[in-house]
Amino acid sequence: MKKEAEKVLSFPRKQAEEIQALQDTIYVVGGKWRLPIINSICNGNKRFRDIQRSIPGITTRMLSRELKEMELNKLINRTVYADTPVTVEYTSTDYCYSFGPIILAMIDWGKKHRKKITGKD
Amino acid sequence: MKKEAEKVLSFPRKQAEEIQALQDTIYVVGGKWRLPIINSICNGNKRFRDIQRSIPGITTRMLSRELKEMELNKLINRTVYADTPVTVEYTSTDYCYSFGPIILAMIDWGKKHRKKITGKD
DNA sequence: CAGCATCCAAGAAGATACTG
DNA sequence: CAGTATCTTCTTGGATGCTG
Repeated sequence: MKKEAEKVLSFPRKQAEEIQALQDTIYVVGGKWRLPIINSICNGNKRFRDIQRSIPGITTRMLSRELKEMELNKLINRTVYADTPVTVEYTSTDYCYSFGPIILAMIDWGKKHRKKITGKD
Repeated sequence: MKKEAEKVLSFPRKQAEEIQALQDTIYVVGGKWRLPIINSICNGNKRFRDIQRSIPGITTRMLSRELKEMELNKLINRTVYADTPVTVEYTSTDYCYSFGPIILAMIDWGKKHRKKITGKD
């Protein structure tokens, strides 16, 4: 197990390029909220309140701010339906799904971590 | 994944659990420097200066602070050799390697992203 | 419901200088 | 080499109230 991880993490010659790639990614998904929001929308949540309810602790201010920037960066689509009252839907773009592997790896780590510190499943 | 709308709207336990796991992980690896440092040490860098040189932009202050906290959290081992001058070595624990999949997923994303925006490999 | 505006606190991070 | 110490700036994020 350790040997495996050690192996995959050890390519000295490409180290600089990989550190760069890692730092780029951290820059893009940085902050507490970006990945949980992506995860929520990719999971099918479309409405502002639904997304907010699905992410413990997030305020309307932060959610609003992140959604706006994510729309600018083409991570999500925002569609307004002129009903009464107005409804808005957020949906993921293909680009948004590219974060899937990162999110899954992090969910996996988090579950194992919790199991480890609580001692149960 | 979202075959039943009511499931999405009612937030099944599984989804809540996954968001929780994701937020836990973000909390642990949060910040700009934690993952690059883990990556550097897992890649075999042991000395303070070597680690610093391998991570563009990090200051001695931030590196020092992170290393201290990572040692407290058993992510790394710190060994002092009483030579003249004194040398210090940081090495990864097994726990540290558990971040491997996350780091690899992020490196992969970063490489593809760079390829995409620069248009070349 | 879907946000925006405002004010403010706390922490992360940077610059720089210095020590054993 | 391996850090500490200070000072300052910047960013994140929280609280709250308000609007169409």
